[in-house]
Amino acid sequence: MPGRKRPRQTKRDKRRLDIRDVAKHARVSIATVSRTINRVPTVDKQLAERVWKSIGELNYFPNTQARALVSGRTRLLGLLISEITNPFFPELIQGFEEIAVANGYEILIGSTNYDLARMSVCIRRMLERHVEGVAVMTFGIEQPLLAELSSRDIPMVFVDSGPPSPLVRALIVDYRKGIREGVQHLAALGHRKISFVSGPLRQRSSQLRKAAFIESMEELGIRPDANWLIEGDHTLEGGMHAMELLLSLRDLPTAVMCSNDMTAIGGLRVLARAGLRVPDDMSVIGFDDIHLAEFVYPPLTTVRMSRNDLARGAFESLRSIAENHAPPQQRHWTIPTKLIVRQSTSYPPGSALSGSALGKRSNSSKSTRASSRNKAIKTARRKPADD
Amino acid sequence: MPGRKRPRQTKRDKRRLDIRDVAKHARVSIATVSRTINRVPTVDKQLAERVWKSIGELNYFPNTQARALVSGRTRLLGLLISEITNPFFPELIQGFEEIAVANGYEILIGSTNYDLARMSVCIRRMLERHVEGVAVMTFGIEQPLLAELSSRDIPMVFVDSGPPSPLVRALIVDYRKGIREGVQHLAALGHRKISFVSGPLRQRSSQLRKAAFIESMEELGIRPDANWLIEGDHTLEGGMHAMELLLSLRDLPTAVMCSNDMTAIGGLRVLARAGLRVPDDMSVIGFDDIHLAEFVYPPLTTVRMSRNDLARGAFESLRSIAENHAPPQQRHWTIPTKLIVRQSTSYPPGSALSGSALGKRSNSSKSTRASSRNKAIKTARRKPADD
DNA sequence: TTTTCTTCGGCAAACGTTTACTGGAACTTT
DNA sequence: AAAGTTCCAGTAAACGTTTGCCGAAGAAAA
Repeated sequence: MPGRKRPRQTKRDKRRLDIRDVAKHARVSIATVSRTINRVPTVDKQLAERVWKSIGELNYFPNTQARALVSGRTRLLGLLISEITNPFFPELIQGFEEIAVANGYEILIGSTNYDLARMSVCIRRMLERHVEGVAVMTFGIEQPLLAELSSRDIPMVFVDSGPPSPLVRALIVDYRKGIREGVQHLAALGHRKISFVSGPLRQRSSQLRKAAFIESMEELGIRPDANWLIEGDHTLEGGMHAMELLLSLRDLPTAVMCSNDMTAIGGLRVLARAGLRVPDDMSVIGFDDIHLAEFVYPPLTTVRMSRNDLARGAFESLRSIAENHAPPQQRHWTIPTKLIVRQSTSYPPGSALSGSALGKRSNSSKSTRASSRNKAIKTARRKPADD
Repeated sequence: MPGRKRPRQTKRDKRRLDIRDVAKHARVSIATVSRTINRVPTVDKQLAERVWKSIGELNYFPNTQARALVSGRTRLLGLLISEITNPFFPELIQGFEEIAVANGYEILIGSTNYDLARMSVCIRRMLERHVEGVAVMTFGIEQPLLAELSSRDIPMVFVDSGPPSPLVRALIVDYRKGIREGVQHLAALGHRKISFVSGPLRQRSSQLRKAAFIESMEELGIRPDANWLIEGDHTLEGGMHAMELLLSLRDLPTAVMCSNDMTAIGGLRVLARAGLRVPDDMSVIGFDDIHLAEFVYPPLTTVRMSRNDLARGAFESLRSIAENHAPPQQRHWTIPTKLIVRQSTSYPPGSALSGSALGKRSNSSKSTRASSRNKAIKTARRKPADD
């Protein structure tokens, strides 16, 4: 059987640059090249230098798939978000990408669009590509996840939810602090009639924000009117609907706090359309401090939750599990929040201070705050959606 | 030398599910399993069925790295964008991700942030992961790209720029049509004093948009005032600056056309802050039709360039090269544009029609359009940045 | 000098697929 | 019936790395 061993003809004539080419060029074995690249400390200084030089001259870089195949490390991280169209997420992605790339990782993004089927596709994609960990930034723990990923021992990090497994970490956002600051800021300005537009309440994070609001109010001895507690959906449209609902009420609040900035911005639009001025007629506070918040009119007072903190926390958690850095590591990572005061908040209309305070800002109308407000509200009610 | 052949001890005791496991379970060879999975038509119906059944029962899926390593096909596509923070891009990403995933591809996103060093890092990342093609949606052909990617025979697709190589395709956006519609819309309303805020002129796409504007104007016999041709940078802040600049002019235009929506939205903010009403005092048109455009106040009249068309065009181009579908394929892919009229455009102030037309929309002020406009402009000039 | 450690480069075995060949069985053709 | 053909499942050679093991060379100990 001599014909057997005939080397099988290779299909590609134009081979890519190979670790063997580098080895030949540097006059060492491929093992040494590999060890040099991976910075194994036992390689001789001189040899290493020669190898690096060859690598540079040949402009070689290792094949990621081959590497991953044998080492079992793909250096791939999954990032699961709810919708990339919501400005909050691109900012998060940016931060995550930056830190991941700086550490030699690549990221795989999956948008679930709040849809379980899509989510399951995302999980599958990540499983197939053998991610080393998944950051679930979807603000709601969906169960199928845990099953599929956990069963394959994939590290995960969630927002707002505890670690039921040693391979899971949690990012704990300190909603309380920021929201409390917001409520106290409003109270200090004289507001007592404060509304809260929450996110979708099936999300744990929405519940927590709402709870923090109610708690902060009660701390001040204010019991928020149930009519002023509205469930939104964290979208612009949702914010618009919520504000329309609010404006249709007989008894209006003087300030609205929103569970995220998009909601607040939607509210701002409806207020503008209805002829109500912010903050003269109504104060508005958002949450997140997305980039846009600074550029709406008026610039939005909001609670900042840093996307970079979130990104860094997620990355470090994942890495610490994947690379086995300190196994009994802290299982939580706290994300601070902080009130950023801009110009969407001021004294409530009709307050003793409001006239003078507001006077500085706008002086084109001679009617009093209160009367102009009432007039605008009446107008808004008469034609709620004229455009 | 008998000790030689002792099977080397494998490091992982808990192996992942393997093609061999499936083969054993289905009582066929691994080759048959592989062929079944890849839908090679020569496998026997019965066997194939048995294999699929085993795959299902075991919940097996192939290892992407191993696959890529031997087949040379990573099923990875690079998507190069300028900044993920600009709402235009997430919408593009969404479309691209959707179509790519539907076709079994994965995408690698790289944001250049208009920075050449970052761009080069992105290219490197894509090279290392062996993408099968790169969609360069950065709206400006940067040279280092062509060098590195072309030299490695990576297919590419650009926006607005011809194919210098058989591995490059171009997405040709029909700026002319949409912009012409915009200009004619304004002209029909009676505007003659129209400003254009362009994007950064080092980008070819910005130049094309501007050229289309000028051409459309000249077609109507209007020669735009050089003072009204402003170079922006396609950001919100840039739009604000541009509008401030415009408002500081002695002779103001009655309408502003912007090279993208973010610029227009920035302009809207400045106008609102200055007390000028849109469209009563000034008409504004954007470009892109990003999601947000519909939700600003007033809803923005804009030229739609579909992100989905762009995404689909980019993907199909790349795939046709990578998979060698029809080598002498069309080298271009045309993206249509179309004017979407919303409420940021109306008759110019002071026009015979403007009073009655505007009356429908707002009736709180009794002064004429023209006088209120002048007053507001004076105010805006006096304190250009009071907040 | 001889023996025992150390060090550190090289050899070659994985890693989990794809796919060029091979060869047996079932058909066709002569 | 013999000789081709065709069809298709199986065998094993890549793919480009990492890394366990081995052994040569030098250092240290005896």
